[in-house]
Amino acid sequence: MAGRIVTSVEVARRAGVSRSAVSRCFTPGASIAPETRDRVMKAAKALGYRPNAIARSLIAGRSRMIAVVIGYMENQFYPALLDRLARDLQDLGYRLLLFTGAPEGPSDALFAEILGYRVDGMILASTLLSSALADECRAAGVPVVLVNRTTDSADVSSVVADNRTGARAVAEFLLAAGHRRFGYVAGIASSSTNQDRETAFRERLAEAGIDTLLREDGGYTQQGARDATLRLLTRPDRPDAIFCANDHMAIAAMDAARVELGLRVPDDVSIVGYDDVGPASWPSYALTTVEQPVEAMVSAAVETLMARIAGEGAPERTVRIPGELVVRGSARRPVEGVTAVGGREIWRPQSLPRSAS
Amino acid sequence: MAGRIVTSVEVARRAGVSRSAVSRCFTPGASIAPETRDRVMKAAKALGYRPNAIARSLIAGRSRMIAVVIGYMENQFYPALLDRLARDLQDLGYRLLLFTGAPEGPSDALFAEILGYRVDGMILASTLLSSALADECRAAGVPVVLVNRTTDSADVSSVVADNRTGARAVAEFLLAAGHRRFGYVAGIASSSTNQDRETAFRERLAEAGIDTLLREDGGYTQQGARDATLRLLTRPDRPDAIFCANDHMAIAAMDAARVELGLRVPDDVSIVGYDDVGPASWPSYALTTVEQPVEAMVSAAVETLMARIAGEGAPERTVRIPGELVVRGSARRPVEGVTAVGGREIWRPQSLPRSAS
DNA sequence: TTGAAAGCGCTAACAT
DNA sequence: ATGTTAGCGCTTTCAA
Repeated sequence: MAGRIVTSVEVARRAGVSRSAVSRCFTPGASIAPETRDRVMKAAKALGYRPNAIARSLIAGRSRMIAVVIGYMENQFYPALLDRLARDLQDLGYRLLLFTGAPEGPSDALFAEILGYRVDGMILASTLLSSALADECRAAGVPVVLVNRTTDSADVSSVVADNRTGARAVAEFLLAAGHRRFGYVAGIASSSTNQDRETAFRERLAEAGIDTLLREDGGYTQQGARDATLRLLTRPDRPDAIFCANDHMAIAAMDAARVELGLRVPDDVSIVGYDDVGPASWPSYALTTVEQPVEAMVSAAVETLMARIAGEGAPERTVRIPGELVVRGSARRPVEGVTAVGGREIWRPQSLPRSAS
Repeated sequence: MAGRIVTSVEVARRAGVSRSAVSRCFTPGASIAPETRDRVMKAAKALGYRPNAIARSLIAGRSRMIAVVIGYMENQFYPALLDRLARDLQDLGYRLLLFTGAPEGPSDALFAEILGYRVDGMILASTLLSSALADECRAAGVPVVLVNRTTDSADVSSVVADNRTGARAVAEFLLAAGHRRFGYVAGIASSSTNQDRETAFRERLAEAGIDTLLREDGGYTQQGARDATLRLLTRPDRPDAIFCANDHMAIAAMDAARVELGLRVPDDVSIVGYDDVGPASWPSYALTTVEQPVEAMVSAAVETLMARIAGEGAPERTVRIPGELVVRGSARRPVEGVTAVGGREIWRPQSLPRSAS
């Protein structure tokens, strides 16, 4: 007799009360006599009764479930994000319904399913959201927050790193170290994150009078980044500094340069990434990178989502989280501007002498 | 007017049919006239109607949700596992409810929540399951499958790698390469995975007449592994081969040896891991390791779970998935026994000359 | 404080 | 093929 579902009626019968009384025992703040409560709880325990969350959801009209869609997991940033998300949501009494979609975003079928579950909200990480789907969410009254992506049509909330500022800092850092020939290993070109990082990097270089940026597509994959790096570094005019759109690719770039090409990093070529994922700090890579603070991003995402769940009034907004440029060993260090803060070394752009540009 | 919930009555009214007719349109295999169906579907689309999965679950008595509890995400093996799990479950029409618990297993409160959602099944990865909780699951009729852990009380299904065979292979491999002084960096001692790997490794060594195994606790964390490795390698009688309970720790061990101690790997010390996670194949590590085939493990886990969901008859079982010893550069190579298979080199224990032991 | 009654949105007999 | 009726397990007015 596995799976006998114990209902509140059975508990009620056993405790000699009504179903309502049982219900009240499991409703925080309901008025129930302590003595009745004891009897009910005892009966519940004996029977192994738990209120059915499904039935509860049906009445409440909200499921206390949040759908989370993640594009891909290989890049360590996403598991880290997911981990914090799960914890934060758990702490707030929400359940996390996980979907793995393609980076292009959830398919229509997937989307229909998600909406069918009447989730209270939706978090999309590393995926695009077509405006058609965004509209459907709005119509269904399901708040959405994008993480690590923005949309142009600014009517959907999102939380991103301050990618432009970060990428500019990388440019300044590299310039200050004396680099003049630059390469960029791009992520998926249509992603806002790549666009922001690439554009800002290029802009800052241009401000310094450097208009040539060798660009190769890495597509956010390690294989792609390896190939891109190889193409970059076997050119006659090979760059002496490469900025990769994220750490995941920067690691592959380092391996391509060091192991496949026999180059020394940073002596022959400086490599800088973005995100500061776990492996970036592994001594064998010691990647210089811009951090993308997972905790802060998750907090902001959850906060934004909760605000929109709670009230109709909460407006859509884009939150930009700043991150430090963490200096390690994969890029040549400028003479000045690197300071030790809290056990790690960071680069403060403002301390860069004007003359550097 | 965000969030207006569109019910089947409204669709019915608009299409001029009954609620049942609407329901039948969304029930595969129900008998409905094509013409009616069209009218209903049109109305549904116009109103933005989707059947409420919650209500459906309430009737069906099953939620088509599977709870997945993962102990920690830092170790790349778990994100990889989760990713496949999400896909496989999605393909079968199940939703994945994610919980992040401590390695000691889900807390009672968490457990109550999970059960409250009337999940159809439960997958626990890298967590322990107390027999009390196992009993609750049985009582509630919720099938459970452990992944990457087993319990002694063999009344709960589990899927694990063939850890004993794998660990024996590591011992033979290292012996064949001429090693005689061994170290072991342990995971959490109480985990079945660590126990199996450690015991089998030690046993095989003993069979070769080697009774000394230097052991340090790494606790499955990189910090722990680093410290353990440092202790191991700064002893006067330091080992010339170290087996780490998993890749996650082996990577930290390599860094400790090479970067902190200036040792050469594998010239000064061989390091072998377990799992074959992504970073193991990164050229900077090129970790020799035993694979723990994620796909196969997930398939087995899902299959086992589905069997138990489908029928009462399906027995609890423990599935052991074999994995190859993948030879890369972090350990000295034996003269014989390494063969290239499908783009990688693997070690076949059976080709080890008897004399080696 | 407690119980009776109504109903959340849907599907599954049972009629027709 | 379609509509009617009942009810999944629970919470929540409303009375008492």
